[in-house]
Amino acid sequence: MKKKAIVNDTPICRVRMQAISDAMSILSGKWKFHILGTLIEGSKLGFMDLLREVDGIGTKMLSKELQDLEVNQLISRTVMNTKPVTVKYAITENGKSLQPIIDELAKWGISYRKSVFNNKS
Amino acid sequence: MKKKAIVNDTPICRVRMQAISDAMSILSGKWKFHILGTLIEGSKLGFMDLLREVDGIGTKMLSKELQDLEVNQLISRTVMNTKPVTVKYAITENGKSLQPIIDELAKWGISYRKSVFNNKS
DNA sequence: GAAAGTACTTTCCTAAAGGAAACTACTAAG
DNA sequence: CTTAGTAGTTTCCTTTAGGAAAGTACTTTC
Repeated sequence: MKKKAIVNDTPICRVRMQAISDAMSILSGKWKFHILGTLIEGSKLGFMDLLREVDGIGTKMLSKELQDLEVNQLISRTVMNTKPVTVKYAITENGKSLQPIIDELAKWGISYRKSVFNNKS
Repeated sequence: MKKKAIVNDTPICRVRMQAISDAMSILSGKWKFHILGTLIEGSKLGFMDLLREVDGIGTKMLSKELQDLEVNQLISRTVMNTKPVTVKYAITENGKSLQPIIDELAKWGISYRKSVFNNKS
């Protein structure tokens, strides 16, 4: 008689696990939270603005991540009718719904850093 | 005169960005949240238990991820004094502090899936 | 008409993540 | 003495992530 999964073998757990996988696949990578966080703080930023705000990112990654976020409707991209064409990126309502996750993540990161500092110095 | 970052150039933002990077580096990867979630639900599980509970994971990844999580004090590893040696993994207090993040992530993933379903079908 | 700015894309490359399968080592049951 | 179970490690491989640099295209300023 082989053993099978018990703890995670309930419909509720399966839905939760699926949901976490979904969220992770959309939010994975080095830059997504930084871009989203920046757009939540200061909405309506151009490509070059974001390049300056998101410390360390390059054009290729910024371009790619913005496309991913737009496809998933977390940000919007608006081409402005200006003489040198400008583009404005802004957070969407869907994107704003990530605020609690970003806040929890930042809160946890700060307290984790403190606990490491307390134990090691 | 070159433009510089404005939105993210406050001490508070820098600390938040750093905190998010810290959290991400500890929690990145395909399996960490699944393992932590499983250990929060059913504490004290063996290696083979986790292999069965965490759907799709292989021995190499499970072994590696457990080591990472132990180094960061999010889980504990206890070798039991039994005849065929067994090992029990359990969540630590530090690990339990991730519950809000996991809950928010699951909540967001569920509502995101619903919104996709509503718009596309 | 050269420089500089906006907004990207493309190419080329390296490093990290992840998976399958085999292997180690030990014990207990039949 | 063979099978099965616990607890991994090691090797080999493919895929994905990420970065640097150059190129495209168009416009305004000097």
